[in-house]
Order: sequence, then C-alpha cells, then structure tokens
Amino acid sequence: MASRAADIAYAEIRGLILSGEAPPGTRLKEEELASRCGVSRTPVRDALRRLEGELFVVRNGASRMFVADWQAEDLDELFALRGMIEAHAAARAALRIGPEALAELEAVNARLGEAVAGPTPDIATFLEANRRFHDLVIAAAESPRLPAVLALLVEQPIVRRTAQHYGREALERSAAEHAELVRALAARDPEWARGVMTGHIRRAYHAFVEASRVAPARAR
Amino acid sequence: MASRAADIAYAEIRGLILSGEAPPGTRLKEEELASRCGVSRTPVRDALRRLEGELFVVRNGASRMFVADWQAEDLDELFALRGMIEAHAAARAALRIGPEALAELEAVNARLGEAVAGPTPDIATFLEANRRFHDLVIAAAESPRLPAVLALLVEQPIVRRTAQHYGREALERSAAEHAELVRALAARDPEWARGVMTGHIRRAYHAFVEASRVAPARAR
DNA sequence: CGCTTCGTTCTTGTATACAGAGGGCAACGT
DNA sequence: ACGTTGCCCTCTGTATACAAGAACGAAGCG
Repeated sequence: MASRAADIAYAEIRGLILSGEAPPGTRLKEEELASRCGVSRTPVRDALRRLEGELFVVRNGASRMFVADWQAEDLDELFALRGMIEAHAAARAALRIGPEALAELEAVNARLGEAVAGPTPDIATFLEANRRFHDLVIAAAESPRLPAVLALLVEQPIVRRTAQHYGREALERSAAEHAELVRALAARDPEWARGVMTGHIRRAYHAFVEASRVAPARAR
Repeated sequence: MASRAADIAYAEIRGLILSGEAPPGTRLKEEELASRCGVSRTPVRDALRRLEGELFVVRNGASRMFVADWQAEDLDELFALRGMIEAHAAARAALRIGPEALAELEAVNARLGEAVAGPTPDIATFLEANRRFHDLVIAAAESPRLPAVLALLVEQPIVRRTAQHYGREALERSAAEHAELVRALAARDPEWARGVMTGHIRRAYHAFVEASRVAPARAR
C-alpha cells in the first residue's frame, strides 16, 4: 500500500464518481472532499492528481477540478481503442501464459458462469469476475505499459451499464466467449485469441449502444 | 498555465530524466529535487505524481521513487502498441482533418525537411518538428483519450536515440513519409493514412534496434 | 563466523498556515 | 436595461512543521 490517507481519499473520490453520486460536471472542492474523507487537503490533492491522470477528473483552465464527462465522449472511439488494445493483449498473452494462470482464468470464469446461471443473474458477482478475468488476461500479456494504457480506456460505469442491460442469454454468451478465449490461450494461438477478444469487446459495444438507446444517458 | 512552481519542478525533473542526467534506476529524493528546483517539496510531490502517471518514474514498494527503466522494457511491444495507436489516430484524422490543420502539417514538415536537407542535418530542429507533426496528427484525430494514451507510449529518449542514428537519407525518408501521410490525410483516405503511419513507426523501430545494436544500451 | 534483532537516521506522508489568483457579484455609468 | 468595471471572497498553490515508517548499521547471540 502506497499510503493510508491518500488511498482513502482516492478510493472515496473514485467511488463518488463511479457510483454516480458525483455526476459528470460536478465541481470538486479540495476542502469539501478533505472533510468528507476525514483527511487533510494534502492527500486529497494527491488523489486528485492520480484521478486527473486517469482522466476521471478534468481541470478548468483555472485549475478547478470537475468530474470528467465521459458520456460526452465518442463511445465508438472508446470501444474501438479498448478493443484494439485488449485484443493485442490477448494475442500476446497466448504466447506467454502459463498453466497456473490458465487455471485461474478457468476458475474465475467458472465463478462468472455460476453467477449468471441461476434464474436471477448476480450482476455484482458477474462484474467482479469479469473485471478479474480481463485483468488476468492483461497480466498474462506481461507488458508493463498495458495496464496503464487500459486504465485510461476502461470506464467502469460503462461496463456496469452494459452488463445491467444484458439479458441472461447475453450474460451466458459473455461467459462462453471467455471460455473460448481460455481455449485460444491454452492453444497458444495469438490470432484466435485476438479474434475472440475483438468480437467480445465489439459485442459489448453494441450492447452498450442498445442500452443507451433504451435508457438514454441522463435524459434531459 | 496550471501553476508556476509545480510546472517548473515537472519540467526540471522530466528534463533530468530525458537528458539522461538521471539514468534509469536513479533514486529521486523529494528534498533533493526541491532544492535543485528552488521550490518546496509540495510542488515536487505534485510533479512526481504526474511523472508516475506517465510511467517516467516508478515507486518501490515503500514508495521510494526511482527513474523508470524503460530500457529493460520490451521495445518490440512498445513500438507495436505505439504503431497501432498512432496508425489508428492517423486513420481517424483522415476523416476529420480540416484545411487549416493540413496546411500546418505541411508547414511543419517543410521545416522538418529543411532541417535535414543541408550537409549537416539539424537533429534538434528535426526532433522538435517531428514531435509537433505527430502531435498535430493526434490532435486532428479529435479523440480526447488519444493524447493521454500516447503519452504513455512515446518515450522521448527512444525517439532521440533513433533520430541520432538516422543517416541523412533516413531523415529524408522520414520527411517523405510525413509528406505521404499529409497526402493520405488530404485524400481523406483512412486506410492509406493507417498504412503510412504503421510503416513509419515500424521503420523507426528497426532504426532503433539498429542503433541499439551499434551502440549497446549503456554498456556495462 | 554468521544471523538476528534493536536502534538510529533518513525519507516520505500528513497537517496546517499563508499568499495569490481567479471568479462572481454588485454598483455604476452609458 | 445592458454592459463594464471594480471589489470582495473563495479556492487553489506553496511553504513549512511534525509524525511515522522503512532501511541501514551496529551489536549481541547462537
């Protein structure tokens, strides 16, 4: 752990943004956040710098901080970049992954499969297992830049909204795609892995577009 | 300008790293840097957070900061990622660039061409114009994530070492490739632009490998 | 002679105090 | 009535003081 108070502040502010409690455009005042987290302004500033680097917050010319408006962004572009990078990671992982990592991937995906198997899918468990699965693939790619790059590209609110609009068959298909990716990795076939991941992200994109169409983003 | 002292510290420390004065693995002590920059520890900490986000510095488990060792990284991977993203940016720019941006690209590349035309190429001007050229392409792509993503991927020391090992014909070829990219953008042909940029980065990769072979990285 | 353990010291994390800059509001002039 | 200008106030940037944690060294024990 890097520190104590700074991490508390980071987690707290990040939570505020991801939970939607601080919607895009919200003004973030250091003192306010400091008192909310029960720490001083110094660790809050630290946290804001990190969040700024991750594009969770943006600063007005006069260095005033606001919650970034990711909804205004070009989602097609965001998914295209993410698909490209994650597909690359999958291809790279196919050439480097070891048996223990493969076993963990299978275990995580089994958990994911159980979460979506019942009559009422457990979305929270799905999201957690999904995140873990993708993180494991990234780790297996063994490229120190990849985690940092993807951190800029994967917006958890988008993943969440996408998953919440998945029907059970879509959730199961997601699990099946993960399973196929595991097979591709086990076969050490980079192009197979790349193809599966590309389709996986692309499907998520269309699911998100569908979700946005049904429930327009923050209708005004 | 975001601030005064924090930017001074950021530029100073970044300069230390990029100039090679602080080689990879160098321990970075806050107080030391503070006195060196003539500022307090607070803006130095700010600068270090930013540099950490950009992977210029890494922290030991106990949060001690060191200059990141980019030489130890998989350069093939670094160039592959950069090529993929910049090619994507070029393709996207082809669909969005306006006449004034095109004109500026031509002007910058003309400056670059002049810098490498003489009997003794002006590497400094080449590097500056090259950087500006690529930045303009990124800006023309109009994707808010791209600059941040590429900041993680483009290591100036690598660009510098690559350019310094370019012969004059290679420098001129670089200018020619830029010119072809401008043509592709003017034609609004994304795949042409993508192809040119892919080859451009790929050639830079091989030039860097060649440079590393001739002058092994910091021979011990 | 080597390993472990304790203490000192150096460095970073945190809090607070102060100053400067920018924005908002009001009042005045046109 | 609207624009402009000036003042005030809030917020951020910076500096400094203090505390806590970790690494290094020394000394004692096996």
